[in-house]
Amino acid sequence: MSPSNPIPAPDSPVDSPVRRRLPPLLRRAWYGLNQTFRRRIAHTGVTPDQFTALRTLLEGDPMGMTQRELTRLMSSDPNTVASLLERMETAGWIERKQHEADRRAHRIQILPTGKRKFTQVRKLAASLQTEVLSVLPEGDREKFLEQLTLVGEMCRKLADENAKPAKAVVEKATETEQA
Amino acid sequence: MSPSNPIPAPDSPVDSPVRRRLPPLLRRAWYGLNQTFRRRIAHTGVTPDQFTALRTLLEGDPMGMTQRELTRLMSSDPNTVASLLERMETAGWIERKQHEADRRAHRIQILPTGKRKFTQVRKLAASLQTEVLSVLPEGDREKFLEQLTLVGEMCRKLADENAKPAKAVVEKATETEQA
DNA sequence: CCGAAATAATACGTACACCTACAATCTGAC
DNA sequence: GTCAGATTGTAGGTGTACGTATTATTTCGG
Repeated sequence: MSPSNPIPAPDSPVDSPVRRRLPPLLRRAWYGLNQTFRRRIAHTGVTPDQFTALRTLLEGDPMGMTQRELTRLMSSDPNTVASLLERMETAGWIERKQHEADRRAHRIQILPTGKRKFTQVRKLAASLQTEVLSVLPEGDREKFLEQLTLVGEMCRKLADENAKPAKAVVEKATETEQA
Repeated sequence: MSPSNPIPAPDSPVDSPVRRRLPPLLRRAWYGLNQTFRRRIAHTGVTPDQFTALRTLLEGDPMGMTQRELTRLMSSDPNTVASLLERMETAGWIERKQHEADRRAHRIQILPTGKRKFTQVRKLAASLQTEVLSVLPEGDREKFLEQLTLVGEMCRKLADENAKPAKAVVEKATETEQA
């Protein structure tokens, strides 16, 4: 029906080289974006992940969120966030205080130096995003971002399903297998 | 004007929290996908990046591509690829031979063990991609991947533009500034 | 009220991303 | 032919991703 169809070999396997494949495309886009950003903000002494942390903290609870909360919002990992915050604390951008209601947890607060760093980098981040999205026709951008949201949610869902389950869940699964 | 508009505050800054922002969405999608894949293939002893390398090598020059070429195709970095290959060589999946025409370069060849590992993981990779893309309506998938391609190309382009230029380019830029 | 399970954070280890600097080699202009 | 500049790969260093294991604390069922 469409001999000049730009879609190559629609009956080939989903991982055939002639097809567009999601993982390499996501990889390229993410690393390219991150690398560009890292290079553009290198002179400020801030890394892309540190900027993400600053932005997330500033947009969250003014009392200061916990590391667990920051981990979730950054789509990151508790270990990674811990060492990230350790460097940022050493740099004097944030501080960790005892949580008043849960002695296991910390409240992370941004210090003036951290806020200044954020302000300095924010403009660069915004203009980079605008530049990148300019390759898509104006009318397509919002839908593309919506679809990317769906894809991201699905990826998170699958990641959670494939996580090592807690003990209770293990036992439950064992019971099920025995049944 | 459109109180029930699903697009929130279209006149807010591009980096406002009420907007969909490209960098966090890409981050979430990429890390989620990668983490799911890592967990699903952990029992094989292969990491996601090692799989990417194996696939790229198998789809390329049967004579064996150079590290530079692999670096480009993987959207990666020469140093990263070097240490990746070092581990894979130790594992007996690949070997590096002197390039017959360029004594600086290596030809990377896949060994039978490496090919077996690839075959073992490939099915898991393909079904994961299918699962993730299933969140988008069938008719939207190809267009989404095309747009993601455009975004990725733009990100790479900007990364290259922001790379530390070679000396000649520096001189040229200096001349231009002087003009 | 108590002990088991869940949770917040950390310690430690491996794999990657990517920077600067460097050694060996190739290429091209003269 | 020769030498400057570019290119392939490596060395060494910092920052991040994330797995397992451990500690301190909270929560919850009986």
